[in-house]
Amino acid sequence: MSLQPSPQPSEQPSRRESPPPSTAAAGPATVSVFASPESWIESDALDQCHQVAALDGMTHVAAMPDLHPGKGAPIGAAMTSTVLYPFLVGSDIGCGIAVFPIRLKRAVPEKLAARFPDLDRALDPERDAGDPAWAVMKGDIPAGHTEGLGTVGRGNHFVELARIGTVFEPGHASRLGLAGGDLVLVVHSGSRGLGERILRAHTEVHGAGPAADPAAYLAMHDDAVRWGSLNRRLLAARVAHALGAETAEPIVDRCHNLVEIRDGLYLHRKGAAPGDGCDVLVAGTRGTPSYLVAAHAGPDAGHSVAHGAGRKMSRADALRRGRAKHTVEELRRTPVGSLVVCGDRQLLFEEAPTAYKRIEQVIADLIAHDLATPVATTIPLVTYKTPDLGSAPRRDRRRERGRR
DNA sequence: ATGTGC
Repeated sequence: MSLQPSPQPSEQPSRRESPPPSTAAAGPATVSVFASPESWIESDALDQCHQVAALDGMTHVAAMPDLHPGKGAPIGAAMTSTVLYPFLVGSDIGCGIAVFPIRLKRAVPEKLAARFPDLDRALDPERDAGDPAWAVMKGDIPAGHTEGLGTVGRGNHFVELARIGTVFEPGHASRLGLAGGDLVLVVHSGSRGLGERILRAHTEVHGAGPAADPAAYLAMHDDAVRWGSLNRRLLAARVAHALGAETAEPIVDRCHNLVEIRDGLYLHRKGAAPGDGCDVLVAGTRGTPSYLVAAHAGPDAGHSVAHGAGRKMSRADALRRGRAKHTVEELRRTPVGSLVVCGDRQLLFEEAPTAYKRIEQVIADLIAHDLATPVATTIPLVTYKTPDLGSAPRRDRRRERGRR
């Protein structure tokens, strides 16, 4: 192992010859990996890239530095083809990360953590008709899907109150209305049951095969993308109101699980954010900074950038190794001084910062390949995953015990 | 990542 610290984004030369991505031909499709040799990429994930590249109609697979194995298809990749493969987008169609400015008089993590609302409890349009979060609604609920609306979900999803840390590009940050010390809500969530239902309907008939009627799939897919974006707005509004703040429009909202038609091909993104001339929040972990970047990825990279740090360990490994390595208290109070609200101990271990790659290395790889320029970091203050047992209503605690 | 079954 090298003791040499990896290059910090701020220390990168502004214009340097970008190293070529490592590219290999796999039949007609190429696979390009946008990661430096120091970035450890699991061989299973690379195998998945080559399996995808070998599918009928594939033209190119671009692997991001946060690449890791997924269910059938790799996570952290942009994949182009002449046919549409729903499984390459996966079940959480419309999943993405949004950043909302928020103003609070004081930001004491201990006090604010206790005020987060229960985001496992859905907003019911009738029962909760008076909830101020509905103010973000413009038009109808996509697909009329009200189930799970306003809930964050599980896995790597979260709602985080964070503070702008290092500002690398003050002019760019300023255009976004951001300066060092400002507070933001970072929301990572998707389309909950809706996307899952859409993929399942396809899979039941066609398995991992292409969409027989791409237009019909895309119509449902687009609903899920809109639903995911609405859900992130509702989540931000719920939290903002609970913290006594106003909601604003997101300054960034990028979906990293979707398919688009581009240059006459289907461009599938799975854990890869649109990176062509837009700003993206590349999520770190619940205990490290995240990076807001200006992305400028070209066709070789599938016009995409990484969506986060990327898992280094499977959930099973993280749970097993985490239990030996960390205490629950250590994971609830992180190295950057933030608090993690998570009443689910297993999830806490699965999502431990040590289960993820170093975000600094992922960002360094994006810079080295000229895919993105860091604008600012966000430093977590409170990350909400799922209600704390202590603060959950009594009936929820009982339900939680019944699950064991 | 999900809803569902054990």
